[in-house]
Amino acid sequence: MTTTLNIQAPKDFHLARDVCSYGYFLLAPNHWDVDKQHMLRVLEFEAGPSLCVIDQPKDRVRARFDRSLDRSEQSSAKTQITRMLCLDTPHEEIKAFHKVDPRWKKSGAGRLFRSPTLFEDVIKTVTSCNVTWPSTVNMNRRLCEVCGRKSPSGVPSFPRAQKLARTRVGTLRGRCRVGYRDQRIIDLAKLFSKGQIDEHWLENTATDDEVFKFLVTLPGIGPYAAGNIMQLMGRYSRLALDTESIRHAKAVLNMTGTDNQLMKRLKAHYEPFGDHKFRSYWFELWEFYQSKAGPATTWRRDATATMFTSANLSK
DNA sequence: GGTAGACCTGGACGC
DNA sequence: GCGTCCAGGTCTACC
Repeated sequence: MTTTLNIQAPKDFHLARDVCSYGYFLLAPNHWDVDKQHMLRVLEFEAGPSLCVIDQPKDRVRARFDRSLDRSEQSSAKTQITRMLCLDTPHEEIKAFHKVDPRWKKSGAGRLFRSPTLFEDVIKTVTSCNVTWPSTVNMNRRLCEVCGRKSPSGVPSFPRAQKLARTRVGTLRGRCRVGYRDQRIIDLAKLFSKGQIDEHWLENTATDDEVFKFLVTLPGIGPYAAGNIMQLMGRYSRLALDTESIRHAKAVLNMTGTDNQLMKRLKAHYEPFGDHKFRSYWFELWEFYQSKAGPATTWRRDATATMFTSANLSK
């Protein structure tokens, strides 16, 4: 027996566009099937993981699982899929974004793909710091292979916080190749698994400033990572500036100056977009990537591992 | 508050 | 095939 769930989607939701909108859709255990234009990934539940295939027949999102889910698992699955696909972002919010930045009105872009849990987004962000994209791809693949649980179909999940909290530093460094991030990942996993991260406060009630100040106190999280985690929470009022931003400033925005000057100019440049500034910044960057590599809906995970190297992007 | 150097991995490049 | 260089954000020590 298997389970199929149907989730009502906002009228402006488009699966291919909204999944292939942020780099994490290329990181394990996410898998975008280019030929079938649907998404596969394993979701985690207390009783064990399950592989699901997500597609969009007409106005609903459909998720088909490789085993039967009980009532509470079905509820959890809906919550996880809603977070991943930003199905709870109302049409009005996307319209407000297009009002301040009409460049994306025609394509309808506005939602940014993310993970089913905040924990996975935090760890994925740590694996994206101080490395080139191919290493981030490898780290996430190995984390799933080494520390994930296998679904009935034999596909591994993203490891749960409880599991990573118990994993040895040597395993993370030696087998998952996360380098010096080993202890930081374990410390973060302990904070999540012990309930010391107030996710409701972070995602709903705290101000943006409060969230940022809290995030930079976490191990392995600096200003860039905090800004990125904030956008993954649906808080787009801050930029997550890194060396990619510097390249973008020079190559696309034709800015000049030292790195520090460029950072200041980038902040000033996106200030008019207010609470949507990360979206405006990101879709500019995403458009540039697609001009180099074709539509994101045609990107295959393994090929993009070498596509997005600084050497290739600066060509 | 600002800055320099260490932390690791893997791609690029020269031989 | 091997060795070297370099990119990448965070953290710590130091001024």
